[in-house]
Amino acid sequence: MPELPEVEVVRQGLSLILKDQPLIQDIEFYRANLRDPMPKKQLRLLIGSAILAVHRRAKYLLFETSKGYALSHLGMTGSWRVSEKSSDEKRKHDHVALILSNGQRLIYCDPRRFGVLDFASIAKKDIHPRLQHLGVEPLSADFTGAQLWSSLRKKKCSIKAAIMDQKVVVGVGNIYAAEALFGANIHPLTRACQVSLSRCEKLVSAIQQILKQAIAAGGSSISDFKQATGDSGYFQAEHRVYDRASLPCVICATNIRRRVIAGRSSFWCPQCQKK
DNA sequence: CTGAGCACCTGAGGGC
DNA sequence: TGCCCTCAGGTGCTCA
Repeated sequence: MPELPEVEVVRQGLSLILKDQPLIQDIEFYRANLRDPMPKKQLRLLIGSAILAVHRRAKYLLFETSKGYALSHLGMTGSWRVSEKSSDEKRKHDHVALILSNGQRLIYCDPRRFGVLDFASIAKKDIHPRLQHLGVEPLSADFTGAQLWSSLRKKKCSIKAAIMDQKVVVGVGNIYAAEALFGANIHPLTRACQVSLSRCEKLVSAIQQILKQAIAAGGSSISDFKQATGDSGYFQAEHRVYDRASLPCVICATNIRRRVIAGRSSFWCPQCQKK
């Protein structure tokens, strides 16, 4: 489900819902672990404090309180939803609920359990093990063609694997990597170190454009993605290559190709995208 | 060090 | 209807 646009849309929805800064009255755990064990003791330190803001770093959400952060990653199928008092039933894959002082419950559901719920102290947020090796934010001023080009100098992997590498640039996953490479007319199998500075500039623009458009459209709702508000996203209708194998390219009508690259399904137009 | 491959887990959808 | 197979938005491990 979640690449940067989907996580950002969830963050925006949660921010709106939590704008009155409710207190965390209690935390209920319905199981001990997701991908990793949840640090229940540390997370319980947050009980009694208010949720001051919801931040995003890469594909992580950070619930800020005066006593520390709850750090959440949605994996492939994670979702946060807000339920009013007893208005909806517990679902099969609900794993954690934050009980809030305004009567709402903030519930984390994740069928595949690839997600993460962790704790970060105020002081150590930026050096938390899950955050400290992350690369540049793609929508920040630090992400430029020259910066990307420089970080690819020694990379012999494909450009698609490189832009999905969270140490190079964060937030770009399988869908948006395919869409951005199409937008920049770059073949996904091009070696990262062979992409010229001018094509890096074009790629940075394409990544930023696709991410911004996807956020504006509420993200891509493939299978079950839902915003925190329960609404679907609409960007999947705008996909130009992702999941369009054998369909005609929207630009030149050549059939879109599919092949597994670095373990992930990859899609491109052999006419529009060149090495 | 890098990069490829696979494991982690559940559910949906297609073929028979 | 049901069984078996493949595939899915991510990440992190092992191994060469």
